[in-house]
Amino acid sequence: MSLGHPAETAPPPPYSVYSESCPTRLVLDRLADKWVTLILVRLAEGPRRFNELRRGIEGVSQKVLSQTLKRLERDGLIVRRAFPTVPVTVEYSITPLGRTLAETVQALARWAEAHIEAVMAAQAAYDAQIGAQASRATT
Amino acid sequence: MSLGHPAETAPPPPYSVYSESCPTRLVLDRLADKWVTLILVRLAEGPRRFNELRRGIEGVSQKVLSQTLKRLERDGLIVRRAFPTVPVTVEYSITPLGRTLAETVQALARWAEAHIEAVMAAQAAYDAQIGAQASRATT
DNA sequence: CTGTATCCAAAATGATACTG
DNA sequence: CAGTATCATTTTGGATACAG
Repeated sequence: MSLGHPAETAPPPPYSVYSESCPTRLVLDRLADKWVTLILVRLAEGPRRFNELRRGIEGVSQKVLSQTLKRLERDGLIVRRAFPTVPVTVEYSITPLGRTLAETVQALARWAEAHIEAVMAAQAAYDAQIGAQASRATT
Repeated sequence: MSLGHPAETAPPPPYSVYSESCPTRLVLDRLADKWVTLILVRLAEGPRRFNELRRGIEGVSQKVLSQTLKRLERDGLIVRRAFPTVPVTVEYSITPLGRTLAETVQALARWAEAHIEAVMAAQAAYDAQIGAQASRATT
């Protein structure tokens, strides 16, 4: 990358904050998860219990939900509070930081709703085109 | 899902536009890809050739880039143009539809840049906390 | 240059069982 | 209720070779 320094012999620190492990990537990669956006949007609506989230987000397994929540908590985007009831009660809620992200994520959701038809139309057109090509190839 | 129609014998269309395969999900899932956002942002800057993208997006393999581009093309977010030169030249560019999404995605990137420090601080705090708990457990 | 096909290793996930 | 641990399976990804 860049210039100068022909790097005489060894390439010293292979990983710098720049290039691959750029900060933006770290966050983008976190968002690159099927469930993160859904969870964030859910919790932006209000606090939720574990199984409440599980039921509210169709298709997520207990294991994956658990893992994802833990990551989001580590990132400071959500907070986990456990109440010493019996059986234990756990409530997840969004943090101020998480809320700012949720707003951006919601813009994504709004885009999806607004343009889903265009996307599906494009898919149909593409698939038809591919089908036509396949036909020509066999002809 | 839903109600009415006890479905005497066979469960007709198991997948409705609602619930799990909701339109928003389809798009959100597409975004849930390590590379999609990076590609979109790149192409929003201007048209790029295949290997140009490959080099510009560190860490992406030829195979994955190829797959991802094909999906984005199918979704109508980017366009692929091949020029019959020798060897062949291929140029990818963003569509108007893709551009509207790219703008939203860029908001995400801006969020990442703006809050990466807060996220990393949260991670450090969380990890320290976990470390402390582990120590107590062994003590 | 721009891919596709194949093989293989690595990572993610679901199901299940079990704990506090 | 809210998880964790483990195992089998599926999915995904990288490396390589090769084609138009």
